[in-house]
Amino acid sequence: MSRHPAASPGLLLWRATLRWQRDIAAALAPLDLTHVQFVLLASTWWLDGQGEVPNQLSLARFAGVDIKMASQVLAGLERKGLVERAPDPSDLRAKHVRITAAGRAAAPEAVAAVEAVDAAFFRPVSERDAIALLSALADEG
Amino acid sequence: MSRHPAASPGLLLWRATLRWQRDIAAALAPLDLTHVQFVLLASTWWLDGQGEVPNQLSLARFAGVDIKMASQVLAGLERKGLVERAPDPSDLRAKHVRITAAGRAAAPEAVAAVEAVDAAFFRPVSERDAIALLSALADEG
DNA sequence: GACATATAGTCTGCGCACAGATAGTCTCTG
DNA sequence: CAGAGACTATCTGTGCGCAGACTATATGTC
Repeated sequence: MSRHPAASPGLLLWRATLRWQRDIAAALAPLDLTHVQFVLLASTWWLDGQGEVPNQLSLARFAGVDIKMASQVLAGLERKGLVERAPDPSDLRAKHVRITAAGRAAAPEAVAAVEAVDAAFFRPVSERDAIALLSALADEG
Repeated sequence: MSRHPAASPGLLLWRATLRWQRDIAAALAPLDLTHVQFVLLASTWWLDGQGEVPNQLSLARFAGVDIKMASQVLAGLERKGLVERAPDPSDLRAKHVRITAAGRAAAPEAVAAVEAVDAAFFRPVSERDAIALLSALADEG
């Protein structure tokens, strides 16, 4: 490591994400939501708009969240009254996740808050470039 | 959120970093190091090569790590015998962090492992483009 | 129908990220 | 020099990220 270590793209990626996470957390705190709670709530809300009722696993995959985290975070969202979970009658292992009226009311405001943070955060760069580069890095393989 | 939520650059940034963190963690696990342990060890090693002996706060700032994390992680590195901490005689609040012989021996291998992960991870994109874009996003303000 | 295997979800445990509080030390100012 | 305020490091607590173990249910095979 002769060059200054901060020159590594990996470190830059890491720090950029930590900064983004802090911004997102700050924007969601007044709504009493964490980032992962938001991602799962927004995903449930979006799927609901598509007429779909996922179970926890398919929702976790859709949201790109670990299934074990999803189990725990969805329990929290249920405690807050934003989603409901009920066993799938056709597969008793699975739990359907449905958005509640309160969740449907809370989601748009949270989405707007996150989109505002995203817009400000990525303002210094071209969104097209950012999406192209990050898509190539985010995909598995 | 009429468009598919995965189109957000923020989510892509988040997922890319999680994937990168998993790759880094897998590469460092055989060396019995976590990512943050590596960052602080490598930073101490690099500063040592520059003839500098930081305290915990300046090391944490250099490495871009939270000071409270640094305190805890450096205690772990000291437990592993990779660094030593001693009170600064000229400022008894501060602790000098010095790399040990074992740390000096372990650092190059860990750096090589991380650089290999970085090279593979960023292969799909131009490193120049990645650094330019991520630098703009990582900097505060 | 009985068994092996796969799947959905939960629980425990470790480490990071960060907020808030605290102890001990230093520095500045009157 | 005495007190106020700043600074270094630590501790506690919450939540994420993930690995591993476990329960309960479903499915395929004989």
